[in-house]
Formats: sequence, C-alpha cells, structure tokens
Amino acid sequence: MSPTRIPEATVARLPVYLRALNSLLEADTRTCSSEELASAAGVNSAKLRKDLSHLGSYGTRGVGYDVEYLRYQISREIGLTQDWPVVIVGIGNLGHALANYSGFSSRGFRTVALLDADDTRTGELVAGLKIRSFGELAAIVHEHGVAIGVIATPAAAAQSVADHMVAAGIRSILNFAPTVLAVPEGVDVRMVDLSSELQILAYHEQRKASPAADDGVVA
Amino acid sequence: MSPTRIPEATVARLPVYLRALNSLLEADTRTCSSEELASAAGVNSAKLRKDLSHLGSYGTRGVGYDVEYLRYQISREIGLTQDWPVVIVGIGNLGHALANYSGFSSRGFRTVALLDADDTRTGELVAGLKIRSFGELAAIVHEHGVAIGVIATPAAAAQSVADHMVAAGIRSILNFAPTVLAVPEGVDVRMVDLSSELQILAYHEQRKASPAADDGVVA
DNA sequence: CTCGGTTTGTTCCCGCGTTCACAAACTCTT
DNA sequence: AAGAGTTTGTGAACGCGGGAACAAACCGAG
Repeated sequence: MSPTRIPEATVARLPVYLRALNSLLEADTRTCSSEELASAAGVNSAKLRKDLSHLGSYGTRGVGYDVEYLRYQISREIGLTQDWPVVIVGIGNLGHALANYSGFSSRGFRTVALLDADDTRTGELVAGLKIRSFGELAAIVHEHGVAIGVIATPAAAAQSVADHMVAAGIRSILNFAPTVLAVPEGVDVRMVDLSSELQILAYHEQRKASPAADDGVVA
Repeated sequence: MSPTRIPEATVARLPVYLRALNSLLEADTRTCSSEELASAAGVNSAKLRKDLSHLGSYGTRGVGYDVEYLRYQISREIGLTQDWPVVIVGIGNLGHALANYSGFSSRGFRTVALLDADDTRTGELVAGLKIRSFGELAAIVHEHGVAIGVIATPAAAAQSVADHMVAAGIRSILNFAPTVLAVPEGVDVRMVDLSSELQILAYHEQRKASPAADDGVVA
C-alpha cells in the first residue's frame, strides 16, 4: 500500500505515537492536532507531521487528526493488526520479567513458548507457560510460525542461541544479552543493552559535574 | 590535546568497545588492530578509528592499540573509574531482574537502594537488599550522593517518581516505564522501551514477508 | 641508515534526519 | 458566499554521522 520506504528513524518513533494515541483515546479525545500529539510523544510537531506524512495523508488541514483512525493506520503500518508469536529463550531473572511483561501481550505479541537450556527447569510454570527444553526450538518455531525470537540468556550462550534461532527460521531477534551477535544477511537484530544505557548516562553525568573539559588528571 | 565534545553516536558505542576490549583481555590479547576490535564490536574499522580519535591518540601506527591501556582510557572517559551509586524504584518483575543484573554491579554501578511504593513489600529481601519505602528516596539520595535513578514502575506512576527523583537531586534517569517523561532542563532521561523494540522488529518482519523491494538490514 | 610493510589518524564527500517556513486546504462566522 | 483563522503537508536549508581513501608515523630487516 505504501509505495515509499519509511525512514528508519520514523519507524522507531511510530510505537511512541501509538502509545500517545492510546492515552488520548482513554481520555475520550476524538481528534488532536499535531502539536498536542507531538507534545504527548515528546517530539517536535514538525517532526511528527513529517513522520506521519510518510504513512499517507491521514490528517485534515484546519482540524487535525482523528485519533482512532490514525491509531489504526499506524497499527496497520507497523503490522500490529496481525498476530506475532514470540519465543523467549533464557528464563533467568530477565526472561522471567519479560514473560510477565504485559506490554508485549497487549500489543499483538503472543509469547508461545519459554525455553531454557537448563533442563532441570523444564516444566516449571512461568507466566502461565511451562518452561520447555531448548531442543524443542525448531519444532515450536515451525508449529506456530514464529518469526521473532527474544534472547535473555547470559552473554556466553547468546551467539549459539542466535545460530539455532536462525537455523530454525527466525528472522528477527531481540537481544538482551550483552554481546554482539553475528547473523547472516536478512536477519534483523535489535540489541537492548541495559549496562550500556547506564554507562551513557554516567558519561553525561560526569560531564555535568565538571564544568570545564579537563583531562590529564590521573589518579 | 582535544577536549572537544564527543559526538553522541560515539558515546553510545564506547560501552560496546569496552566490552570487546574486556573479551580480548580475557583471551590474553595484549594488542589489537582497529580491524580486530571493530569486528569484535560489530562496526566498521574506519568508524572505530574515528570514534577513538575523539578521545585522543591512544594507538600506535603500524602496531595497533594496547588493549589494557585503551580499556582504561575509555573507562576513564565514560567515568567508570569512579563509583556510581544507583537507586531502583519499582520492584516488580523488571525491577527484580534489574536488581539482580550483574552487568550493573560489574561496571562501577552500585545499587544502594530498592524502593517501592507498595509499603507491604518493605523489608522484603531482593538481591541482598531490603526493599525500602519510596518516601525514603530523598534521604537516600542525599546520604549516598546518588546521581542516577532507575524507574521500573508501571507507566502510571513513572512521571510522579521522576518528579520526586528530580526534586531529590537526581539528574540522570533510566526509564523502563512505557511512557514519555517530562523533566526540567539539565536532567537526562534515557528510555528503554521493550515493547517498542518488538514493534520495530515486527515492522521489518512484515516488510520482509511482503513482495515489495527488500530493503536494508539493521545488523 | 634506509627502505618496505603495516596501521593509525584525518580529510573529504555523501546521504540521512531535523527543523524552519510557507503554501494548500479545511472550518466557521458573518 | 467570502474572508478570517487554523492546521496539515512539504520544499529547502542545514548539521551530523558514516564510509572511503590517503598521508603520517611506526617497526623491522638488511
């Protein structure tokens, strides 16, 4: 339907707009201007308008956007109108939290299986699902048509898990393990690095503390 | 020699380089070329060299980089040579996982307190720390000199928590709640949005499935 | 000491993303 | 119906980051 490709930066913001629209909808707001929506999403209004213009002309000049209609259009563009079965591998503390995270299930993402390499945990009940053996990955992917895999294992195991995922047919991976994954062409990997985020904050915090940039002072 | 500001994109990659250097060090590698380090970090070697050049001239032409020396320089630049006390607010599934996450403590980040608004949970032991009441935030921040706060509450509570954090003197916030935070000038917020990441993957996955021109892969 | 091989640091260029500013288009009032 | 007031969609300018290519610098051999 959309002939032109949507810029990557815009795609990354669409989920934010979607959340803002949901908030407006809960407050019974029927229409909104680009200014309102932009402020709810924490971005510039010009940027918002340009982002939305990549999807099509869904607004009305002099009026604004129909919240319900725009929400549907963005959902459809992202692909949330369809069902996305997801597999989570590595049910440690983080995997446990992800399995229970309501933000996934409420957005069209359905966790169909929790896998762990530690077979002593097989059968344990987490978030209403039984933990299954990692060896069942290929069968589960095939059975449910899983396209998205989540890695929440320790760093040492992540590459191997990714390899098995790719071999099983998964083409999109969300990686929480603090390691760079090597995957073949055509496979998307998004990395969420908790430690890096803190380090980036620390860098800026350090900069705030010292008014002038100074180096050479070594302990 | 060049105390110029480091580009934001470079800052975001420094933690990745740091991890790669740690891996090399564990394998008893003394020196490495930009090519080696770049491949370990999953980036282009030209990009790596340009990034490092912003810190200073820490390499030797014809030889490469001293792993240990470079690791120290990056650590110092990010500010990991000092101690960063951290407070985590919201000890649900995610907060629990964060409190136990070893990637924090092993990088100079020290979790000094876990807070939760639900006072029935006060005193509960998580990751060796007792959960304390949210009302103690200001005192804890003042006592330990906390500059970084982590929000792992539900979305509805996040803004209020952020406001209290800012009032208590926290100037860097890592936000896991799926909502945009409004903070005054001078306060940094980094957002980690688990649901958005999945949605971005879904968008690309949908694109792969459709017969349209297969476009770039984000690796 | 000189020369060849190697690798860094840097310069130049290009493409993407952001922002401004404005024309186009719609509503409402008179 | 026409004009005033809004608000969207977009064209253009601008700045930042990425990648290739190259000069500068270092090591080792003879």
